[in-house]
Amino acid sequence: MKIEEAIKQKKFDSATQKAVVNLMYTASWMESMSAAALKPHGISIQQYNLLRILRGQFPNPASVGLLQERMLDRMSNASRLVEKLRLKKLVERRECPADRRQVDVLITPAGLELLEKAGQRIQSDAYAIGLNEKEAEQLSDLLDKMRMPK
Amino acid sequence: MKIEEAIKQKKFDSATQKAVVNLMYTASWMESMSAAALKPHGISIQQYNLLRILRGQFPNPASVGLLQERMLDRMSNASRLVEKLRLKKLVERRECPADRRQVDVLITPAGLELLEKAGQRIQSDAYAIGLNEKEAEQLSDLLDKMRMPK
DNA sequence: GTACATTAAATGTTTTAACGTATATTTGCA
DNA sequence: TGCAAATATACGTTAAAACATTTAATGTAC
Repeated sequence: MKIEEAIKQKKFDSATQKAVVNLMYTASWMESMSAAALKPHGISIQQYNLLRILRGQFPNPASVGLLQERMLDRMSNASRLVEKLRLKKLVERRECPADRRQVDVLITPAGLELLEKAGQRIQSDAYAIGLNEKEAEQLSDLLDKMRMPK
Repeated sequence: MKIEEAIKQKKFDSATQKAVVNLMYTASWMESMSAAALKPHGISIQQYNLLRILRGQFPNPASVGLLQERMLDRMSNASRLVEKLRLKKLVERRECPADRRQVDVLITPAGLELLEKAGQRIQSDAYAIGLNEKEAEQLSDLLDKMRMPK
């Protein structure tokens, strides 16, 4: 469905404005899809993304600061997220020997396993989007360009 | 900055996955920009969007259900948002004469004025994105397509 | 070495959102 | 008419976000 129908707005001031609205709308749509796919696994999107970052580092640990830096949505409280995951035994916390202000966060085997299962589901549900690889590449390029100052 | 640099992830499983991550990242970026532009006016993005819908209807009123339907992010509680705007005297609520379950919501002159001022700012700040009109149109088309089942 | 600034993370507080459910009104129909 | 089902909205509760502050560790200038 085109964005005009989706939000029942016939006209936009400009293509730019339409694209911005469409971006927000599509992101929100994508988020609902992902959240639904993750729900059976008992974690939120943010927690899922955080686990993915940790898997990217594995078997090295990540500091809370690194996590914060790489999260898709800038978050004030990565430390609280880590704590939630720790309570679920999906991550482990260790005092960093090199700098005791830091905390080493490491994904556990259980965390890797959950990521594996949830990943399959998310891929089949949420990422089953209507674009082929070439179009996906185009979209990504336009988004990159969009974030550059005019 | 390309998404790979932005989140310091060198490789993605597929172009599709990269596009999805890029979408979420860009939407979050856009949201920060908009929120910052709106902050001086004391309203949130959601409130801004809701006012825009009301302006679209003006001088006709809108029901809470209509607002909910058209909001960019699916929201359970449009009624609470309306109440917040009412407290700021940016909208008015009236019992709908035709159907007393409904509430007619109408933007006030103060609301229209705020929208005018905030709109200028948001346009100069947030919508100053790195795409020309043709590219914006392409982006919008890809987003529309993305939301269609494969 | 002491004083001062900086950094990493955690915590407290206030606001905002999500989710389910309740209430009131209207509608369709036996 | 009377009653079940549908609809529009509100609300209570719980969870999450935003923002500011605090604590502890480290680095640096003198």
